[in-house]
Amino acid sequence: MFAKIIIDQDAKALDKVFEYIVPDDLNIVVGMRVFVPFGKRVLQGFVIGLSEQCEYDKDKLKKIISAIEDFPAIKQEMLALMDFMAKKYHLKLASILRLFLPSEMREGKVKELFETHYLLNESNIAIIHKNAKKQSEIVEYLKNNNGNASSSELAQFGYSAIKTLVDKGILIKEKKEVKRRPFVISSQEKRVVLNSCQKKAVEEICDNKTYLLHGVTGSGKTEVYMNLIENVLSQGKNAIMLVPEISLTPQIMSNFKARFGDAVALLHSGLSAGERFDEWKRLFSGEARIAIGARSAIFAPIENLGIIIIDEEHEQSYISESNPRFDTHDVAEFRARYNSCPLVLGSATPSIESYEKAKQGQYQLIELPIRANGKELPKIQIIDMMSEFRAGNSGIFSVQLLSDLANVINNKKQAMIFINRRGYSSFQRCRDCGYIAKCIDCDVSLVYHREDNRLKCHYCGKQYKVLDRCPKCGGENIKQGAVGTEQVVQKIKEYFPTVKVLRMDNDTTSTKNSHQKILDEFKNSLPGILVGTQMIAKGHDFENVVLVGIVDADQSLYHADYRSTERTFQLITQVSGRAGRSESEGKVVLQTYSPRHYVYKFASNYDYKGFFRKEENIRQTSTFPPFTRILRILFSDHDENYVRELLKVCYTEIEKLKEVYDEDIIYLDAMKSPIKRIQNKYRYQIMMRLKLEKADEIENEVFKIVDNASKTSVFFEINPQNLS
DNA sequence: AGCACGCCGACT
DNA sequence: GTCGGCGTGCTC
Repeated sequence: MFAKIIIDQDAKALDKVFEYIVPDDLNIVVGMRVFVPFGKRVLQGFVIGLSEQCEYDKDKLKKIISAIEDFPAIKQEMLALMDFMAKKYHLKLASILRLFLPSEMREGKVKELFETHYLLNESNIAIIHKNAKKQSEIVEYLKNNNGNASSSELAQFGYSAIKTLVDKGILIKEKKEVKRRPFVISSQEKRVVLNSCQKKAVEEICDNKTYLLHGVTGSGKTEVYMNLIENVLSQGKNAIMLVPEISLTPQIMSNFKARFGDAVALLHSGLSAGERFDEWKRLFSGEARIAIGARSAIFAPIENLGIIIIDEEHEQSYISESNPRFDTHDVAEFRARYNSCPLVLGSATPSIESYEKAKQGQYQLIELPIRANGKELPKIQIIDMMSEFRAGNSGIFSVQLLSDLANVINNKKQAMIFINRRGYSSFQRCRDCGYIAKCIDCDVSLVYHREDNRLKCHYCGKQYKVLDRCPKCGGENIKQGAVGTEQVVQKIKEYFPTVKVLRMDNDTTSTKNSHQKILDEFKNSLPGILVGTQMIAKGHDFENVVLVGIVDADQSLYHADYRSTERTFQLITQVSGRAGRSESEGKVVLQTYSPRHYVYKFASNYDYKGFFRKEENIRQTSTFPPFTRILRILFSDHDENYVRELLKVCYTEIEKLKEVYDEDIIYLDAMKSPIKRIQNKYRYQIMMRLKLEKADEIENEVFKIVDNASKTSVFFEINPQNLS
């Protein structure tokens, strides 16, 4: 018997199938991980096929040494998925397979944890001595605990008593595997009666197709998901639900735990390596039947899927931006079709791509047009900061926002202030010569962090001393750039010294549970103000929040990115949904320097469809996705000359494609990447815009060209999110 | 990726 | 004469 094996190494040169002899004494099945001799080394590999014949020179074949686990860690479906992803994104096989396993498993660091348990042997109870008080207590304890207790539980009784019981055969010692179950604060299960829209949605979603669930903020999408999952479980099938990392809040998790108990496995970045491994194994074995997690949970080792749900489907985080690059939508689509089950994409602000597909009939659109609690959406007031400035207000808050804040404080209510950037201010700039502090390795502006008074590079994390004079012209006139969370907090404290102000952004939530601590503290602060970035925009229900301030709405508009308007619309809608969640009526104050931009008109009226039509029109006339496909080819290396040469060779070849595909290649250009260096690697890129009909075909030609020209890997990106 | 082989320059 | 530089090529 011969095995086809992928070597677990992330190198282009090894990205192919190697063949090995399966020794008779080894029980190897497809999907297993194995140790194999490779050159002079022993490496790990994945068995992706078995066969009676081999294609390679039989005499040169070596034998598989042993299996790493005694079960196939990669299931059949995942092998099919590997092929799909390799074709679609031109990724290395090993890098795809790695996505399917918890990293702890590959590195072999995590040992399964065992704890000694003691079982009660009822038949021997009679022989306990009358005077053995401790021993009776232990037996009593075990009786109350189904005759099973861990050694730590029994420690309170003292070890000698336990030992006597074991010697007498009254207790039976047993090693039991301990699952490091992630800690979740349990909450009371609250069952909500669905309204007619929700009911209709639950009934409608049942076929082997993709549904776009467009529900306004607060329309009760989560309740729909829960009912869908419940139905699926009752049919004996399993489920995957994806949420953005940022909204994997303890609130959501405990709601699902309360409803589904141990059937839920949670996969998120806050887990320790061991916890993550255990949750993976519970899913693998079928013990857990619902995987809930961020992007990577789409690879959960679940069989017999009955539904896949992607909540907040428009979120950027579903598109992996570092290699291996993939779009969760595609993977979910593949798995749903493989399992013949529904795929549900839910959002209050669907991505233009998804809504367009719904419009064209590829997805079925389901709408939840009203809030579950019947409340109106908060009113959004647009403030023109240019006219504020002309009227003499050069501060970061408008007169309106300040007076609304004062009102909130007087009424002992709460407000949220939303800022679109972390750090105190974006950059340091010399007012005399225009010099901007940049990272030595990455060629991006450094961000000033006030707390530790340092400049930081957000790409590589390197830290620098702040500038007190300009290194270029020697001037001392250094100015901070745009406004950040820290500065807003400081200003609010100046205006309202007594009010409780909390900050939530990447910097204040780096430690475990800090996220929750801030939210808990905010919950108990009346009056209170929470200042934060994106992460305050998601899924938190604070009943006392009556005001939301968006300080500089334009920040996401200024990006040179075809999706920036869409993102601004989504952001405003999302943030506004935080206000007036319960009794009190909510209000949103939106400050902008471009009040006439169409995005504000539509967003302030909660007019998604109007916005979609406008944006669709713009994308169509300017030939951008979803009406075309953008292909970005990224070359990067320490040796700048090498990258430039490689780029040149590839570009010349790709240009020749224009002879055949002149109509279909709308745009083709080569350039330095917007960030010219990251971690001292020079970055060059080729950008292409392709007509959809021939996009796959052209892409394949480009893959071939680049493969031929380069010995190292080159990265491909389809419809890239942000160019860097 | 990592390890060998191999073909050129400056030294115990 | 040899030690060691890293370019090239191979791994079933």
